Amino acid sequence: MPHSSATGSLDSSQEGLCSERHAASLATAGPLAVTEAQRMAEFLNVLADPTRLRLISLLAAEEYCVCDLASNLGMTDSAISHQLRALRAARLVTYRKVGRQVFYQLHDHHVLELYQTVREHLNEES
Amino acid sequence: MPHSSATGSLDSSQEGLCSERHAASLATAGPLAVTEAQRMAEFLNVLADPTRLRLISLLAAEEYCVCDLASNLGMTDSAISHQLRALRAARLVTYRKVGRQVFYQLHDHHVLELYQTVREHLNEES
DNA sequence: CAAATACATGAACACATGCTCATGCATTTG
DNA sequence: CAAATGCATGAGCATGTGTTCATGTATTTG
Repeated sequence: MPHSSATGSLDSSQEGLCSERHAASLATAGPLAVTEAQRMAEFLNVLADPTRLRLISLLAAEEYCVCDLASNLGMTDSAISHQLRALRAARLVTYRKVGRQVFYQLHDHHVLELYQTVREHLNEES
Repeated sequence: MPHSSATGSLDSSQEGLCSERHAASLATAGPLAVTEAQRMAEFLNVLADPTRLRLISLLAAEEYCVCDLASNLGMTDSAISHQLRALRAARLVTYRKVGRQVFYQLHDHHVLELYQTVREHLNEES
């Protein structure tokens, strides 16, 4: 058996036996189950698009209607509307209708924080 | 002109005039340029895959050789090797060769932190 | 040295994705 | 009411992605 028998180290309680860790770590420790990995990937995929990231960067400052988002990004209303649909489905944005305009904004601070975290991480290294 | 003239609010220095903000915010404020959005999307795309996320979740605990990663995920060595190639290209993992085995580990704490941040965010809401 | 092992890699295929174009719907305006 | 505006949506197409399969390379073993 040439394999490094990784199963043998499952008992390793890494760094002493500290059974008191905050809830977040408890829920997010260990290998990812397939279903959770899929949900996580689905969510990240929504963020992993240049157009949607630029939309989020705009909405991070203030709310915009669709056509203003489109003109800011130099794209068609249709393209933007399609992407906003994806952002809505992922619950990353909300909207309110005013007359025939629809104003979008980030769903909550959660989205902004995650976006900024990733952006900062990329601006730090290499 | 029906548009909500978003250009008129470019001067808004949001929340009083505070010219003293930490470096991270300074570098990551304002709308994303196309090139930066692309780089950010490229990076996120590497994370946005169930297989690669599961690989990262395993490597978060300890280093693994390719075939152990494969057997843990119930996938072929080839599929895993291809995905590890992507993780290497994105500088998310490093490796060391021991005999004919290759042991992979996360590149640095940076990767682990970002991964855990996203995972926790998803476990919190809705 | 020959066979086996651990891994890497290119080609190919199925599938997903983002845009454009055409169209539809709701609201406002003349 | 009719035309125009702002936005949503489905179809279609070009492009990208993840896996399998076949093959190649380096190392170990008999």
